[in-house]
Amino acid sequence: MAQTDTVTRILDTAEVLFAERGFAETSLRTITSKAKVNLAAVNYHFGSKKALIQAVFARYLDPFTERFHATLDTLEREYDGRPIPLEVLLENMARTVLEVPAERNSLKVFMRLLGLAYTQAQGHLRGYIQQHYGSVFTRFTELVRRATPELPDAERFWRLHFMLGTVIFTLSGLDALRDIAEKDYGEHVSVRDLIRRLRPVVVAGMNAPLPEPPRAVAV
Amino acid sequence: MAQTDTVTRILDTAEVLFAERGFAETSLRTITSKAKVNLAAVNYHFGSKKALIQAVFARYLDPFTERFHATLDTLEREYDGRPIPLEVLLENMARTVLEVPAERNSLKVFMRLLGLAYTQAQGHLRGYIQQHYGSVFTRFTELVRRATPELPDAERFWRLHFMLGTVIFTLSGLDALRDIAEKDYGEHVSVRDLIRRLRPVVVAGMNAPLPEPPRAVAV
DNA sequence: CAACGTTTCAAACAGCCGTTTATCAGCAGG
DNA sequence: CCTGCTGATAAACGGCTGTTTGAAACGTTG
Repeated sequence: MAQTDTVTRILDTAEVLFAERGFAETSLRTITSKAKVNLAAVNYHFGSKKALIQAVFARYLDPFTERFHATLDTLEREYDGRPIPLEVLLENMARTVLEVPAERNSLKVFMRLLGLAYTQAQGHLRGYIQQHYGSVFTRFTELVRRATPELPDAERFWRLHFMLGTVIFTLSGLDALRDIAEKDYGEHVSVRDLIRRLRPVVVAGMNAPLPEPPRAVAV
Repeated sequence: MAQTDTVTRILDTAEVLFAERGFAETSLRTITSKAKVNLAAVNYHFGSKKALIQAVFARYLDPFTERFHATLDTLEREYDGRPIPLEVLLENMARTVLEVPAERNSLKVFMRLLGLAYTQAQGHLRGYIQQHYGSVFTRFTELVRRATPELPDAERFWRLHFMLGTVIFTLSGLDALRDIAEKDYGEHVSVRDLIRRLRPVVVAGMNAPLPEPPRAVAV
């Protein structure tokens, strides 16, 4: 039991520190001292710092993908071949995203990590995530395709990433934004509040009119 | 003239490397060796690595804020007190963003840097940017407020940041996304192309219907 | 009890980091 | 001519990095 204790204590500490400062800016010494664990424990249990970073992600993404697949299974059974409306798809994804970290730690940490995975160099991480969790994303986008048949494929691809940017950027920079909002509007904003505000914006963005075709290329 | 040459050579090299790898992951030795400059030159001309980072941003943001203020002056004169439509505001901001880096380097670098400023730890940078360039942002948001009088202040605040996230996230992760898009749809995407696609999405997001009020708080 | 594999621990490793120092070249004005 | 100043340069500074080592402590199994 002692080694499990050490492993989880390292993971718990590491995910918070990574989320706060990024990967390169968080040293193993900072992690191990704050976790009250010997420095060598990380290399003993995980092998390397890279492997620790991946393990931190796996602890969030494994249960997420499992639940999300199950959710999509239920939806597909329920709609029985008919396309699932975009709002329903987004609603269920949001619910799954909210459920998973609630059991462990704050949603904020999860979102910060996702944002870092995109923006920090860490090439190994992008590869790892794509390799391990690409399938659930592919499945989701295929369902979105059936929900928005009027959109050209390329347009939908870009709009999905626009919306991904909206969500990840907002939730990962949440602390800073929340401070400003609280100061300017005296209003405390919870994550659930933010998701409530995000939904109509995302739906409207996906359903926006098509852009005018590039000039000087008209037939 | 020799020292100017050294300074600009450092800045040119640093901005590219920062954009590629982030701040912490880019060492002064990497910068100076690639720029063919002595290691001590950075500390001599800029004082510290932090100051170099700020100088890299200033070289983009100074001309941007100047031009954007001028653009807003023209618009305000043209509309003479009447609110400037949201589309016009966005259109002009996009044009200014496109103009400035075109004279120096790629827009991609500029956008990557903006994204990093938000997501990398670097507390000093956020403070520096807010202090030096907050005024133009405040002016812009005030014009947006007049363009969208029906939006509650808090809602507009959040939607502006949603859209900021969309743009910065997309353009800063552009290389990776472009690779995927090119592979999947065989279609090469220029930055101008992307901005053309972004516009209707951003407008629709800002004009989305208001979210339903939080449950169980109804009067 | 003894031998075992597993986990912890302190110490050391080589390497890179940002910054500082001291020396030297080139050029200006007295 | 020489004194001062600006900038370039090589070398060194202390400190922090991820990783490895070998020995000690542990609990389990024979």
